[in-house]
Amino acid sequence: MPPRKTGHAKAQSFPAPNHDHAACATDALARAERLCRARGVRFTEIRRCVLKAIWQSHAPIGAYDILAGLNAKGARHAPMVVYRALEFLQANGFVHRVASQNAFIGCAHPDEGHDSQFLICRKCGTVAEIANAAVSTALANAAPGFAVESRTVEISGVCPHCKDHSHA
Amino acid sequence: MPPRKTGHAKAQSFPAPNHDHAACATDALARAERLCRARGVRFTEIRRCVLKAIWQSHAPIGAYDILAGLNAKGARHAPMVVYRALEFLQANGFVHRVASQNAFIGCAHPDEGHDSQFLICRKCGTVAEIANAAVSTALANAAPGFAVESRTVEISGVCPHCKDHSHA
DNA sequence: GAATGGAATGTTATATCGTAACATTCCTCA
DNA sequence: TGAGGAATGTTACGATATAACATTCCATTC
Ligand SMILES: [Zn+2]
Ligand SMILES: [Zn+2]
Ligand SMILES: [Zn+2]
Ligand SMILES: [Zn+2]
Repeated sequence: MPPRKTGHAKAQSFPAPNHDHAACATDALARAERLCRARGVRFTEIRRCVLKAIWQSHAPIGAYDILAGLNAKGARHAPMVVYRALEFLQANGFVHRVASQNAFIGCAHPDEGHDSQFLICRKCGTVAEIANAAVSTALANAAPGFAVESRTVEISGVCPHCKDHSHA
Repeated sequence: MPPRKTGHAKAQSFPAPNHDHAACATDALARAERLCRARGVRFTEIRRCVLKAIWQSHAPIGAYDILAGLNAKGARHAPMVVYRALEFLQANGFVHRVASQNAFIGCAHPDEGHDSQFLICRKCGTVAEIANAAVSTALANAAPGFAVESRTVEISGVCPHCKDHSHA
């Protein structure tokens, strides 16, 4: 299979600035809808709007920015509305919380397991979710006697795209 | 007689519930004072008090709980006071922020590099800071092309001590 | 022992993030 | 069609963090 570079972001690669992001968002919403149907849970209008707001970009978005988007057309939703939707979306693996930024990011593979790590670009804000087996293995072996339940791995730095353009 | 476990916590081991924690705190404050002198920076009374509050235990403490401690004797410090001290203590490696809890924890080896990871016990709240070489290596290799600047690795679960006592 | 200038702290106000509690509406299914 | 649970509306509040500017402290210099 020939590598494609202009399709929607492939797992493990950092999202390029000029990729077809509309496809990312469309795909994510479609996946969520399909998975909700399969799981017998309701993908309501608010949940869809919140997920859509999160998929506006590959940068994490804060709950109150999501709220502003919800209310942009005159609605007067309260913060609870957003946090409840986020709770649902996280429980279903559609969204991850970026702890180091108190913000939220869409998940590109909500149907698989979630032993993943995040790369966060300090310059453009873009976040890439990776699932590196060596990291997972190392983490699993790092804490003998400790019963691991969840992991938060967030790596900050400069992404390849920003690095290439920083010598100007 | 069980093996003696009452010395102060050794690197890489999870702090035991009954260890001599007064020694942890005393040592941490003494180390901080010595390092500040060596670095030509001021270890002021407020900074000392904040660091002492943080070393009350091996569980992360929130900024406002630190503030309450500062103000316990009648003072009326504002939150800024605590956050400024925390900024200084973090910059000097005496304190780490636990992103997943918006709280702060003392560092047991502020004179070394800080490529470390945190184990957080869900039951007792205790946090162990470890520096696992395999994890560091795996993380370094996980993101080719990405210029890493800082890492947040926080593993939640149940510590060995709580696990041993959970069968009641 | 003043003058000075940066570091540290004091102070007020506000921004940002998150949840409790209870009322109402909506949807499903018997 | 009428429960009954899920979802949302609404009000109020709690928790975390920073901006901006005034004042004080302290080491250095003259
Ligand atoms: Zn995209
Ligand atoms: Zn970037
Ligand atoms: Zn201790
Ligand atoms: Zn424990």
